[in-house]
Amino acid sequence: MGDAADPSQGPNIHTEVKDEDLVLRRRRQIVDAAVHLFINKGFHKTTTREIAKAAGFSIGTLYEYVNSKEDVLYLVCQAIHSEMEQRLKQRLRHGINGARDLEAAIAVYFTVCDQMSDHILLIYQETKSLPAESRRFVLEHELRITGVFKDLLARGVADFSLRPLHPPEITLVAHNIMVVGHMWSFRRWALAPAFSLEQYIQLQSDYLLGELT
Amino acid sequence: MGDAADPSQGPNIHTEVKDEDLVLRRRRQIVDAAVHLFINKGFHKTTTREIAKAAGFSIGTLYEYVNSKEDVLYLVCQAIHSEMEQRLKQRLRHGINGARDLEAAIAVYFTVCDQMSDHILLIYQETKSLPAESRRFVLEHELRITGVFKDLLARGVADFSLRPLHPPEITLVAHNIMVVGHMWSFRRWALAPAFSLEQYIQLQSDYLLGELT
DNA sequence: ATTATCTATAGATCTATAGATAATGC
DNA sequence: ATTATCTATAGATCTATAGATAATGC
Repeated sequence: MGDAADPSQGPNIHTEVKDEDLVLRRRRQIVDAAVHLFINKGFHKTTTREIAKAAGFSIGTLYEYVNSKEDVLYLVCQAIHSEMEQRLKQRLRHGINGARDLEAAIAVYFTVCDQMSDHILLIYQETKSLPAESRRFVLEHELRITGVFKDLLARGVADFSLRPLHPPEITLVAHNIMVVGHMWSFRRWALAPAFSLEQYIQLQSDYLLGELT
Repeated sequence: MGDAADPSQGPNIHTEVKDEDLVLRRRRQIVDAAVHLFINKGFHKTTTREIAKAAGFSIGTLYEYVNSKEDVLYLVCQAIHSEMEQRLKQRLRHGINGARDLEAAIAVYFTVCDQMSDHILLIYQETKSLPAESRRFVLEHELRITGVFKDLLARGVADFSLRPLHPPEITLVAHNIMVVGHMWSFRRWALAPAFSLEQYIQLQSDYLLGELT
């Protein structure tokens, strides 16, 4: 542990560079450059040279910090999930009414999805290009975020602000919340002409929570 | 019109081959070969040579029937949507109770999503690799399928088996149904361990329709 | 003659690395 | 001396086409 963006998770990417702080800094440069290139051109049509150039160093240097182009993709997916998780958790509140906290969390989460639409789309499109092991870690990170909603649902059930729900139902509803948020990203072409984000949050919240009280 | 798999839609792909029936046959071979390759390796990692070989002819012949690798992807997306649309419409029933017909249609649709999971995933992942014009046609086809559910919802409202719904609500619920079906495909890794298809249909139907009566 | 198919390859990339060079600290 | 960075390129593809060949029908 120690040289990935999020030290707690994921396969370590080998580097010959000794200065751990420099590794973190350079990898952040790589991620910042690659995110935009991948969003605009896709992973396969982006070249390693372009990534290096946009990050501000040469192709040779790039390969001192990653071992393959797929490593860059993994760093990017990892960074996106971390960013989403952080923005969501940062704005969670823990009041006395679980159902209200859940509703607020949904609004926060959908807003994050709105802000990070391109990034969410990227994950949907390119996760498949990851090697098996790193793909597993990316999906696990997705589950960890889903867990936030599971916890909120369980709290609502515990304080009777939601009706009783079996564990499988909690799982399903948590996934539904996640996907309805993502949907705002990947169906934007169909939804944005008809709804503002605020309308979308309002309506979908009603549908999602209506059955749970 | 005349030389695409679905003559009613989409940009015509140029060919020098005169025999229209042969064109249709060869393109079907191309699609059948490419679907499996794209599912297993992804669009970018599949070579045109592999497609030609799997279709049973040479690379030169392949390019008599398409002008680019992207043309193959377009034919594949088009074929997948046509297949889904056909399987769905074939099994729709038109009874006296709109709400019941809708519920039955959802069950049919989710079953089709289950059968065609890999194909749905492919569309989510590779639509972005299409040139702008053909991508537009693919998204329009998606909307045409969504329209099936809009119509069913409108009928349920008209015969009072559903509560009154504003047009935007009908649009949103139709998209929700589509996405919850797709979700069974692209979140299979998380859902299939917890639910059978039958359980999934049952629970999601309840959530989707519970708010509409 | 016309139509369909095949072989061979031009031309253009792209990833990853080896070996040289510059910068830093003893 | 050690560490980080750069330049130059090996080696491996891959798409799309040109020109040759085979098959079909007059």
